[in-house]
Amino acid sequence: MGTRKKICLLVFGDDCICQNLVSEVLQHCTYEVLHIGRATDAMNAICKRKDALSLVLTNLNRLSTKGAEIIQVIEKELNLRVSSMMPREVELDTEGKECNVSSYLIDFMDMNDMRELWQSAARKAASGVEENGYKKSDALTSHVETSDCEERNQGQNRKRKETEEGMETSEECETKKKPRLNWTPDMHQRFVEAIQKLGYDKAVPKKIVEFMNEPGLTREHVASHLQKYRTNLKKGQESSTDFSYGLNLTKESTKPLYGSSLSTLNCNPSQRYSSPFDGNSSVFSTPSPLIRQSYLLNPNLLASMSTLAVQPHIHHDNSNQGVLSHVLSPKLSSFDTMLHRKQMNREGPMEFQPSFVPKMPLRGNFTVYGDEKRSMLLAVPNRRQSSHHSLAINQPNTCDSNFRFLGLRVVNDELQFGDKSSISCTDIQRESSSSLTTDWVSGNADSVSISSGSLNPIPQQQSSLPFLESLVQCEPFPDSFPSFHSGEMSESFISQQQATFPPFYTLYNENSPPGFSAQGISSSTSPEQQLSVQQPTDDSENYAEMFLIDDHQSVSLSVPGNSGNFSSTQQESSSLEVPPAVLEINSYGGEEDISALLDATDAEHPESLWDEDFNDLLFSITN
DNA sequence: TAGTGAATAT
DNA sequence: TATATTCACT
Repeated sequence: MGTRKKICLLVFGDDCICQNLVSEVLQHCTYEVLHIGRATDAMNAICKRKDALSLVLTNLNRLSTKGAEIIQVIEKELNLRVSSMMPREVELDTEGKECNVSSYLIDFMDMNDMRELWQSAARKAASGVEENGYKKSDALTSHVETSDCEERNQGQNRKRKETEEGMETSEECETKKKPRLNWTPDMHQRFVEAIQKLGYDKAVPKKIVEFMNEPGLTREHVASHLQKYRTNLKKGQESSTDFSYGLNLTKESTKPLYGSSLSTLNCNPSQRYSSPFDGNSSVFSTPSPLIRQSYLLNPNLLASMSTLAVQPHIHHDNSNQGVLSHVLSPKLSSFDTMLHRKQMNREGPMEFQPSFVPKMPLRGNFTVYGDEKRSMLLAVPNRRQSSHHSLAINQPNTCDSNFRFLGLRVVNDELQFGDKSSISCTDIQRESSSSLTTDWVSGNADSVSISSGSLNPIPQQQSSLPFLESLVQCEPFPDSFPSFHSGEMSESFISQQQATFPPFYTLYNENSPPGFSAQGISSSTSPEQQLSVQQPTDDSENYAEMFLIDDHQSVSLSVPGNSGNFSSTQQESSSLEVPPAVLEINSYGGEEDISALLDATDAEHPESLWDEDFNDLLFSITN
């Protein structure tokens, strides 16, 4: 019967690898999985889809106090069964006992356990209430009793092959009907890697299958996935023709971004605002999806990221500091999750996030410069000044210090990242004298008081960034891509970082698909042309965004390009209303989680346990 | 046999 | 609607 309601199992935890494993196993058993990352996200999802859930699966032993509380709420107030996934040899910790979970200790990779779990969930649901005119219990019981393949076959292929009617024995359905394959993020990543390795033109299903070496994965699976992949690619190229300044922003992706005012963090969970890894928010539309993929999925990058991994700190108190640490610490997990979500949900070529992911001392003062070309420059005082945290909002950094610069720009068909240390502010002043007028913001990461911008000279022009040194081409990252070490933001660390980070990255990929068209800013554009700001249309609100990570938090900096007409000679432009720059905390509790949450719940206005977390975070940072 | 586009199913 | 499967054709 087509009206049969599936049991949903919800998996959450802070370990994305674990999640993927469990999800895979569950789905292999044809269970519907609501795959959620954080506990708070899960909470919101549970509230939204409570009726559809029969059981909640979690890896409790990895959760913090917050997670334990949430589990209590799930069990007691929502009356849902919670099972804890952990290897049998692991004993429940104190939190687990307090939580009083349903104590399902399972090896979460074991298929038999999954089947057991399924039946347990069915039994639980069987005692449920009547709903929509049919008894849940009936449906669920029969669900269990019905073979999976029979379930899958219902109503399937009736039009295609009438000859198959009456042949639905169980053996036949085993052999004839493939279980629907779920492309996990990991699988897709390897799929993309295969394409990159083989080359776009040479990547055919058979070779991809061989490359991926995935048990059970057939050529047909890959062919299908490849078809979708190519279709998306094509769509992306078609839609990327309409953009200005090398940008391609959609209305819905950008609008919410400007809805919030800057003096506070953009932290309204009901807003689907942009993120470096949110496919809805392309900042720079770069030419090649492969570039994007390479960048996001580059093993070297991931390898280097992995050295940033900090073990989640489990805090057993409820103080703000505890929450803060919990929220901020599991960096890699969060970032990794972002990547996976990115691949899974946004594998199309439409978007590229020019996210510069250096590890950098965010604890110091910094100034963000942006221009209408969506270039972005971050000036960080060198360590001589790094202990100085007294810069006033809206005031540029003092000019007797040296700065380190991080920046990004789109030049022709390339997205470029820049990094340069040891330039004095004097140089900036000199160079900026004839330069762009633009928005700027300054702030102090410790206080998170990124201010609304006023118009100030930007030290750079789009077409030339003299403070950034020679280009280093790589494909897409050099083998020598540095591995940063986790640690405190000590002077020695900063020094080490400056010593090891290559001065400049240019991303390119020779496997770029045909039809690849140059996009971005023409270097022949005169400064005047560059300065003739276009009134943004509904579809072209632009901003630059840079994604930064350090040991304690990841931060996305967004600098809207402009919303008014002004030029370098328009000094009175300070009276213009300048769109705010936005600082987003992208760690646990950050917007990528909300994005995922929104995706998962289809909620327009998710309730927010998350809110709580984020407020705690804000409080902790700002006090 | 493999690759691909399109129809169909979920 | 998005995505996976299946089919038909080359």
